[in-house]
Amino acid sequence: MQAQAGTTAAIAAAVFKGRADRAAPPTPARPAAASPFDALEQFGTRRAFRRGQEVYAAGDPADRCYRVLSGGVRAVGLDEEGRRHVAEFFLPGDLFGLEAADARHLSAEAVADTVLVWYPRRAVEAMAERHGALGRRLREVALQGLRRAHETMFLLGRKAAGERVAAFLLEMAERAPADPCRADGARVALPMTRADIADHLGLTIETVSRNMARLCRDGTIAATKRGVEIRDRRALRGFGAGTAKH
Amino acid sequence: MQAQAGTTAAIAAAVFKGRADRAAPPTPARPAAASPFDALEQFGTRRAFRRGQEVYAAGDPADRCYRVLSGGVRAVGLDEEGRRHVAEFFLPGDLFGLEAADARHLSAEAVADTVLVWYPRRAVEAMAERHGALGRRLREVALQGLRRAHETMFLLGRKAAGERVAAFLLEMAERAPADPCRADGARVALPMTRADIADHLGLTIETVSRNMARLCRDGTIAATKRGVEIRDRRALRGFGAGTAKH
DNA sequence: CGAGAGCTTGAATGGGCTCAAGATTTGTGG
DNA sequence: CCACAAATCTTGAGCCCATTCAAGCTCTCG
Repeated sequence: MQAQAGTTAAIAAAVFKGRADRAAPPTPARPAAASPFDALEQFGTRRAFRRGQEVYAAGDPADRCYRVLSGGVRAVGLDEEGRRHVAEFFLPGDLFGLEAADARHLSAEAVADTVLVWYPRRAVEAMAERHGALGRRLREVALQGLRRAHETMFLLGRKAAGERVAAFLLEMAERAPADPCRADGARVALPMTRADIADHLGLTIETVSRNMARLCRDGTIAATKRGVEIRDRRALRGFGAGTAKH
Repeated sequence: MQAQAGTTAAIAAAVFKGRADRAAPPTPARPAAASPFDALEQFGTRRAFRRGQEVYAAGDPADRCYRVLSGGVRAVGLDEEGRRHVAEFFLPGDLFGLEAADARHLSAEAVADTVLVWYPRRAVEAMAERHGALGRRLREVALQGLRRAHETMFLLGRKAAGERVAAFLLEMAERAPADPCRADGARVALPMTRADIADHLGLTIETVSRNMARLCRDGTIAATKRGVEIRDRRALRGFGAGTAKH
């Protein structure tokens, strides 16, 4: 049912400090400096979700925000005709579910067995009002999200299929929390399905699969259990260059 | 050099109250309620830009944010290979140029002769720290931007060319400040070039042109000076349905 | 071990791109 | 105000990449 407690706690400890200070020297025992989020922790509630389980649906009241402790979440948009788009993936450490409006405009689903903490929106907003630092940090989270969205928009609007797949793998490699075991950074976990990846990249599962296969044949990556190992970062960066439109 | 002062002042007066209260009953003489932005106005500086002129470039220090008084602005991303993407258009009333980082990740250029106000970032952040309402409003602006970005991502990832063009026209019609003269809402100004539209929609200028032509032939829209007139909103909403992928 | 979901691979199709040429609009200077 | 050049926009023909359709394979887990 719930994920193994040891791992979760370890990740949570690393994560509560916020993602911004990843570059700082690690202080495993206790957090070095107070994070703007610390004040919120008293309001946090943990909850585990199974693979595929819905966290919230489009249209639901947006009265909470969430932080990923372990696993992963997809933000999904559907239209009248049943077409699907995965706007974002949220990985351990990411905060999500903040909205300007009262209702969700996307739904959120666990891509794997996942543990989240949620905070009541009223508490978050009250704390933000009192502690300028938290308000500022929340604004930063939103603006970073916007920046990432701009990059995804460029990818969707201007990059060829091969480039999209390569960019996705590189992004996942960069965002992945440093692998606890064997942290050479080359092993990238891909908890989501091909359908999720395809719907995120604006492609079909077949096209994703074909491009992954080509990368494997080239020796640029190697397939692993539920992910890939990056063998040649440089080749991956250049993959599909020239295939481009314009 | 500068835009005609009368028009600018009129728009500015309407605009300083913020976009959120468009639905409120119009009080032409003096603003009814204090907007969270009012406190900022003392720090605002006006500046006019000519068509095509750069407001800021990618990499520049992000030490200001801007509000559009008249005209329009495009947020542009370029990659190594010269491919271009227009992430957003900013229209009168829109606030833009807030960043999480210290440097611009996109550049901004006027799509027409344009008047902006800018506010020093330090002033904005200091005020946000003091006045919770402003901080909250800025967060809302960022989150609304994120929501709009998600819609654009869906468009780029999952919609066919015709649908993209139709969606763009409908969005412009909705966002356009109520036309001062002849405000039947059907006349949509398109100050940007076909290249801008194409680079926003992830298409080529030829494809944009062809779809506009088809809409004109169908009688769904009619071409005007530098824009279009929407003749059949319903048909425009359904345009390209069935052309879709999946 | 069996069933179903997820993934891979192949062949054919088509929507949007490329290349190309002409029409229209905009801007500028005489 | 007009003429000319440059920029922008439209239209046509052919091609290519990603999709579609189809079939077989491989995990997962009950």
